[in-house]
Amino acid sequence: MFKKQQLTKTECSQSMQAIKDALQVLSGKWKLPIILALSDGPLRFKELQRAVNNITPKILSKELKELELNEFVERTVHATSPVTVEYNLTPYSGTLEKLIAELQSWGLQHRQYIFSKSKMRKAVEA
Amino acid sequence: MFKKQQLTKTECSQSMQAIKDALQVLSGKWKLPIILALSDGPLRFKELQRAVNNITPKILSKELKELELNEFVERTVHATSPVTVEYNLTPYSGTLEKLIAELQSWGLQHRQYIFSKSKMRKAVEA
DNA sequence: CCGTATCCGCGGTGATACTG
DNA sequence: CAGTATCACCGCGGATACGG
Repeated sequence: MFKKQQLTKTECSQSMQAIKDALQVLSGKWKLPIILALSDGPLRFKELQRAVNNITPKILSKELKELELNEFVERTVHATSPVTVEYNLTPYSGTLEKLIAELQSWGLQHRQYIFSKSKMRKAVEA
Repeated sequence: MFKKQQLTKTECSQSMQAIKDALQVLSGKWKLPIILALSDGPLRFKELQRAVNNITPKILSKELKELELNEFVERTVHATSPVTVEYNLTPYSGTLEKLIAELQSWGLQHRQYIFSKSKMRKAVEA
């Protein structure tokens, strides 16, 4: 269905691994909202907290670390007193654009598809 | 960064919803492996269990129900004795192809990107 | 202000046993 | 064979409080 040519076990598991990598990067409640919040410009920790539905600092911290590891977000410390920390998107985060667009358009059409199906069913029942 | 034009709150949350829909459909340990297993042809319940790393029947059942709801998988009962049940992919599941391809290629390039970064860091440390 | 530490409840997953 | 029921566990995520 998806691949007409036969794949070796190794090729297949590599492909699965790549897909899992990609999903892991975006899945979870918070990563996309954080990225979106930062897409309008850099924010400080507390500002991010407020921007993203009052996420708990523990979780925000964890999410930001993951986003840093994946090089989507850059953390810069300003030696003011008290210290302030700014988070901003890296240029590399732009590589997500196509993927996100694809997710968005598929999700949209899928919602409409499922919706129209359930309407049909209701019409038949009536 | 991602959208140059300003979006209204409603448009934005609709877009987020679509993305979440798409992610939910594919996220989790099992959905992709199941779809992949079925992509070579229909399988029965027990065969699927074996094909997908000995997934527990409870979980497999739950996952299959979700995949049915989303119309990726079709369930057909054969009135043999004892009954046998076949699961197979629907044509609609083909709409995932582009999305999966995108996930796969992005995941691959990302892994290479992160890997090359960590090599660079090691080289600098040495 | 920027986080970390501690505690805790809940959901999801797995093991096992069981019914039709 | 196909699927469900029961139980137990673990880890995520939230609330709250605290340290640098």
